[in-house]
Amino acid sequence: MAARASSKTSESSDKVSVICRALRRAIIEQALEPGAKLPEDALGERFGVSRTIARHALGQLAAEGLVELRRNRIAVVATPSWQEARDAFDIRIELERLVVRQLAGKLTKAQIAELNAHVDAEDRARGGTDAVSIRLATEFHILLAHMTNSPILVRYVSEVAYRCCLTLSLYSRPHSTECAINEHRAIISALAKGDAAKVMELMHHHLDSVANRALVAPTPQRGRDLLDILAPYADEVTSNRVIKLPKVARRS
Amino acid sequence: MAARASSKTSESSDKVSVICRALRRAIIEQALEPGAKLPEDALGERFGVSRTIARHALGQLAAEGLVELRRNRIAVVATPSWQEARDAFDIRIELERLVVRQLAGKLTKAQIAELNAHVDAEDRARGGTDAVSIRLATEFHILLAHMTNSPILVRYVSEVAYRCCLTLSLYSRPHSTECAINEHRAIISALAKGDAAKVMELMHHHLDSVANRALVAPTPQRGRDLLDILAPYADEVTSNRVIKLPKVARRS
DNA sequence: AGCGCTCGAATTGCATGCAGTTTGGGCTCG
DNA sequence: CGAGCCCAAACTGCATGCAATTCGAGCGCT
Repeated sequence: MAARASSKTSESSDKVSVICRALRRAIIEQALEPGAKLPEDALGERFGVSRTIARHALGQLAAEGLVELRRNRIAVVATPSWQEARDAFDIRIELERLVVRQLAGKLTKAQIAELNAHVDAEDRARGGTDAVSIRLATEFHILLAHMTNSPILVRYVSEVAYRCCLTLSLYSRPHSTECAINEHRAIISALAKGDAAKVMELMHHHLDSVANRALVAPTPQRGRDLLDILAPYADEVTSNRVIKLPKVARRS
Repeated sequence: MAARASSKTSESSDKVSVICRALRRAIIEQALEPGAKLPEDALGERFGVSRTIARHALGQLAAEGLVELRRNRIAVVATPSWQEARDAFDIRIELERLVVRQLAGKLTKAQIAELNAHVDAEDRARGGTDAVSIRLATEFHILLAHMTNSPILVRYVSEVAYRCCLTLSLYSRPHSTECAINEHRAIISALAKGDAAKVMELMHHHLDSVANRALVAPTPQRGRDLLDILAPYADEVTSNRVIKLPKVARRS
């Protein structure tokens, strides 16, 4: 059976969910960079809701690991450490191996067509911005997860994939999406053939190479976040004023 | 290296988190059964906070899958379907294999002692209620996850383990905790020996057998939640009044 | 008795208000 | 010229109030 009983995902259409979706998308498209401030009333104003709702949305996103919430402090887009990025990818590999294991040989023709259509879209977007390519690539993986019809698996794969997106914007060098697209195609065809072992191996290699291509080595020896992030800029500072970090989203 | 940099878990000490912890515990100890109602103001009153806070807490727990939230409807403790229970265990197996893979041979003597102490506690609790045994067993797995020092892994393992707890209270027959305890000990010793493949196999088998022991077959053919849940009680009803389902936490 | 309807009580969705904390710009002083 | 202090503005933590929706007990009808 390729399809179990359909089940709607938890996120319906109340205002909180709408804001969550909007912010999530803004984050993974890097419109909001890691560290960007997210004041409750600015969000509320922007989305036409009260602070209560914005706050609630931030709480949800914090639960997903996309924003960081510290008591009495303004919320910011999460800034995962390099180690957390690696951890996220490790988890992601296991989860997605599970996805393709469940899916191998179980896909309907329609589902395979849907997957191919998605990769076609990725192909067409190759000319566009990096952000869109990354989003589409991520959505391919989430689409796969959906096809398992396991809401829990969908949730976890989505979450960890978004997290990985976030880290890519932190640690990646401008990377070519070419091979990723080819690997997506290979995965689809192996899924269609029903070779579970092969497709698990493909997925493993795919994610591993994305991680390795993207996550450049852990910077000499990370002492603690801010200090060594700023280290490369230290020499500039000696002969110059400290550069003020860019802020985000002031009200009009 | 057995220990990475320590990192505090996200859940600090604001009122929302306190309520979350309390409810989580109540749920996994089956003080709150699946389906139990969780009205916002009852919770608020019980914990001495406003509805706003109770509501926020419910949102967090919903994100973890422990409660179900439907628009304009009273929140209830989640009632996972049998299929969701299986899915949760499948995911859990993969995640915890990852945990022990990372841990094999990397544990300090102190950590091993801590694990053994925990299992001793499980042992001592064998006389107590099922609920406590289940909680302790779950906490053993979470303790393992903590030792990876990967906050993300901790979060996912905890979540999915709690979920599994929840399903156990739905679908399990009264089970013996004996073998589980022995299996925990076996896992510890394999971890200490550093045999990654062995300990992954042990963990896999452990969780699989817990799932199989606990999750009794999917009841003939599940049509929809309520109907077949009530099926076994149907005969009582014919000759008797309908038994009112227990409600939760009325105000004093 | 069983079934459907109606209306008040219970409950949620959301905005607003107030108090306490953090932030950062300017002023003073070394 | 730079370091430290101070205070107002910005922001969060939380409670409360009001409108909209759901729930369920009772009533009437069959």
